[in-house]
Amino acid sequence: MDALELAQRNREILRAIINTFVDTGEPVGSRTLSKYADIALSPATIRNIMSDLADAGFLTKPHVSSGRLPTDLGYRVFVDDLMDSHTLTSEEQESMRLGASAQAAQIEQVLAQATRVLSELTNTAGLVLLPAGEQLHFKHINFVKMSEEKILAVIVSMSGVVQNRVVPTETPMSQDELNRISNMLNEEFGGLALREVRGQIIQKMAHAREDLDTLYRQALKLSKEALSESEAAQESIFVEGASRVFSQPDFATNAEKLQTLYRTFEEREKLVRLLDKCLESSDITILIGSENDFEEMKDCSVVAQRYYMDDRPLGSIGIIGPKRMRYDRAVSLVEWTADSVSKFLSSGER
Amino acid sequence: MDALELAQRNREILRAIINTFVDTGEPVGSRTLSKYADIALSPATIRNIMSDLADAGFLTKPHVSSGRLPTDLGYRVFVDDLMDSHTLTSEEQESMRLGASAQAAQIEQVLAQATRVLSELTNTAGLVLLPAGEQLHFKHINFVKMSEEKILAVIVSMSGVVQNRVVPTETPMSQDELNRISNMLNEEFGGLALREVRGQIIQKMAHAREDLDTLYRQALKLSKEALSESEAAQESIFVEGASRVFSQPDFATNAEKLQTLYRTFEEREKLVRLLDKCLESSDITILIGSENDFEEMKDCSVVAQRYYMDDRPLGSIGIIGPKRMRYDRAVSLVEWTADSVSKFLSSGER
DNA sequence: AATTAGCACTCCATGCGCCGGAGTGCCACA
DNA sequence: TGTGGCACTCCGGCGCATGGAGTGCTAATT
Repeated sequence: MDALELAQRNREILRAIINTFVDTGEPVGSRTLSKYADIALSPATIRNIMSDLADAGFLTKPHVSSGRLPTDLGYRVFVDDLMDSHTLTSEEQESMRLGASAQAAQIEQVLAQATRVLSELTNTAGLVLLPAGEQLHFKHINFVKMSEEKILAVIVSMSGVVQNRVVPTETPMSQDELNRISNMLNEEFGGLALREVRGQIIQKMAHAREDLDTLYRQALKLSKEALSESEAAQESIFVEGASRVFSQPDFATNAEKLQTLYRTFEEREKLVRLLDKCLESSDITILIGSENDFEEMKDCSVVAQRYYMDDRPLGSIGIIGPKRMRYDRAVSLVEWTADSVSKFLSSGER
Repeated sequence: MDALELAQRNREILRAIINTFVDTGEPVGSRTLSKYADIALSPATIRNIMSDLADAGFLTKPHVSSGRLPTDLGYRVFVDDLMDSHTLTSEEQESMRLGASAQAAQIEQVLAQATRVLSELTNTAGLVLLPAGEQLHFKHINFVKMSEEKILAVIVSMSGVVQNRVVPTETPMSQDELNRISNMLNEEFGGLALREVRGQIIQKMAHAREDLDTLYRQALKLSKEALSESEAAQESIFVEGASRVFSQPDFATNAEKLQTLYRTFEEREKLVRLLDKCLESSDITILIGSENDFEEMKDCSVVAQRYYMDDRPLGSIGIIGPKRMRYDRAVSLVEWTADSVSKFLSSGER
């Protein structure tokens, strides 16, 4: 029998195994399953089916005489085909009420809060990838004089992301001149993507040389520094409630796994890569176990979804938890969260 | 014999015990110690002395027939009286070279880097408490218009800390007006402590009412919002390399300790409290085991020191690690780091 | 009086064997 | 095709013996 066209009954069994395993965390045996209400088969029959499912690669057992548990592939067909979709309770929906409070003023805080709630509700770690430098659209730049040699550039994007950068300068300028420069740039570049702004600045600097007034030339120079690419990408992720993952029984007993997992979370860079991957698809992304490319995270699954502002994808938000998780709930919650965030960002509320 | 006036020989033994225990992590027995070069005594004699030290409360043993290890009190006298001061190698000093690089522009980055190096060199977690709202002195404020109802306030302190806050407003203002307001405020309040600025604003708002020009009144109102106390204190700590603590053998084997410890690190609030305490004294602060008030951290020690800008204490920087640590090295490194940071902040380099 | 050697004793860690429970795989039967 | 029965496997917990490290005490030595 082909793996993909399982008999209805087999699918039923596979689903039941996964559900109870997710529940209990113990490998499930044929006897346990036969007591399961929906299944009116003897243990022996179930054993045969289990054996078939194992041959097809959906189940394994930790040792020869133990119950079965799903493989990554098993989870995969479960998620793709077998899973009932979970409907959120109204409380769950309510927890995700965004904004309204005064401190939701900055986009980071909105995202941080959403992630925190997501983490609480799923009892896993919440992740959010912040709008990256490249995605941002220029709205406003402002310069503040810090000292004779240092100028603070405050860059505000259309989506409300604020970035601070300090740029050195040789030619001292008054705050007044800086204000004039700000005005110039804002008029000229408002609404463009940051990368375009950078491109245009470089062009203009090359083209028109001596014939421009000095203030304008300084404006270009300053903004080129301020918008330089190098410093943009870093630290663009929030993680909330990582300890929830560590206290899952799947890891808590194993000090060694705990260690490597912890280190991975601390580094962040790999988490960024994961969420970046989720950014590629407009569908919700589910990475089960080894489906992510990181050996250290082969016991974890990721569920993440893009969020938008006015139909433009800005970043992604989701969770990471043990492979053994309630995927139905995770999917619903992540979708709902991403949706809420998108609506909030796109609405006038901001 | 009084605890404080131990015979020289007993002190020698106590020091030796602590040194080897810190080295090996194993309870140390009399035979081991008698092989120690500096000590020309038979195991039996050493046993008697050990017994005395245990009676005085400096040593315990995990079970009746095992070697001895220091109590918190034992570590305390070690740190206060017995410890040789560690001289840093020139490499160690070199690692702490600050600034010079372009990205050291913002004070947070300087502190973050110092903490990272500290964590690496001591193989513990590095901590730094950032300058708190109250400590800061007003240098510059700047308003950026985000939308009709929202204004971004950028507050720069004398020490170079930059804060962003979004404040709502009912009366729309042009960027030009905002610039004028900035200028006003900067002239009027430059150099004052933030709390003073707040005080003055409230006074002025109460005093002069209708007879002032509207722009000035709006300026006061806006700045009052922007400087409001409530949002100031939060998130004022960096932690670097926490995983180093978790991988210490003292914790790594015990999954449960690992858990609670991890949760404590994630919360941060307790860490803030610890560093706050270190801020009270101008001397370096060492908290050994239960000397800190948190049950969950009774197996950890903290070594921290204030850092300054122009003789004004801004925050504190230090490490947290297992009780069993090289205190001599930790002290030297923390002192050296705090010193470097202070010098850097006070020099013109900034 | 201080130091040391000797000895009995305690406790931990390790390894081994045993056993019960849970579960499988297969065969024979309905 | 489904089911009951049975032999077999493997895990995990328990008890037990053993060796090693270390103490505490006493008696002998300096």
